[in-house]
Amino acid sequence: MAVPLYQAKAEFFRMLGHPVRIRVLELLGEGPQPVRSLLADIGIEPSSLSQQLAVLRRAGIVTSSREGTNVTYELAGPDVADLMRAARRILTEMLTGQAELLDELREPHTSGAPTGRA
Amino acid sequence: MAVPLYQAKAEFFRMLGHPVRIRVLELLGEGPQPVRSLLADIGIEPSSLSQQLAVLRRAGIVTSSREGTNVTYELAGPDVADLMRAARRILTEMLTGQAELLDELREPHTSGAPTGRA
DNA sequence: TTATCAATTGAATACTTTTGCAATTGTTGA
DNA sequence: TCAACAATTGCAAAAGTATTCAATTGATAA
Repeated sequence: MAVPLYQAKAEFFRMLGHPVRIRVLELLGEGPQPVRSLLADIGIEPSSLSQQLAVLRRAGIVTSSREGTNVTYELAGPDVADLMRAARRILTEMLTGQAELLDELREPHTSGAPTGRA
Repeated sequence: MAVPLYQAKAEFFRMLGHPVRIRVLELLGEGPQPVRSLLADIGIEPSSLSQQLAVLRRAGIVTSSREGTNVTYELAGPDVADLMRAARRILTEMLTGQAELLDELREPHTSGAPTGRA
């Protein structure tokens, strides 16, 4: 019955692996947001957004609350923002690494002289 | 042509979202490992492991090098370990939160008195 | 060269996730 | 109560991923 930890981790990352879900988490990083405004920022079908919000809710990293006819979402905990920061750091480094590699491929015979577009 | 950042992030997380890939990254966190030993630790078909290693290689978070007839993998950078740590922290907290919620659901009328299996 | 072993690739099948439409729920104001 | 609006759910079609087996590559040693 116990889920192995590596499987829980995989599910957690998979849950993050969707552009709309990333955007939602980043918007919620700035504070609680009504669905209406997520919808305006992201610009997809309401039902698609709801589906993705449901994924985040089921995973427990966001919570929602109804105020009259609107629903507001917020991050369930502060660690989510940490994770996004860690991911950004890695991505930045990886993309930088790739850019350097590309430069090397473009100029295979340079050896230290800056090209002006480092 | 430029990939939006939120999409790059989503792809990155999706790339992490597989139990075998998580296990590989954790094993590589302890240092470089030959395929042979990953295979022994994880216990799946060689071709399945190769497929997952290929995903990690394409993403650029591991590198491989051949020594004679064996291939050794290692993490491409130290930040990957950071990310895994951040993820572990969140997961731990989330699982703890769920356990507490479960306790509350089990004993809906308690209000502070410990049950003995907190 | 050929046999052998480690690792990888290709390709078909099975599986899971995403998407978009229609139908539904919940809430407010007329 | 009924109309109107926000958000959600159900579901079928489409898109994307994983798994497996057979075929292939690369390296070594007989």
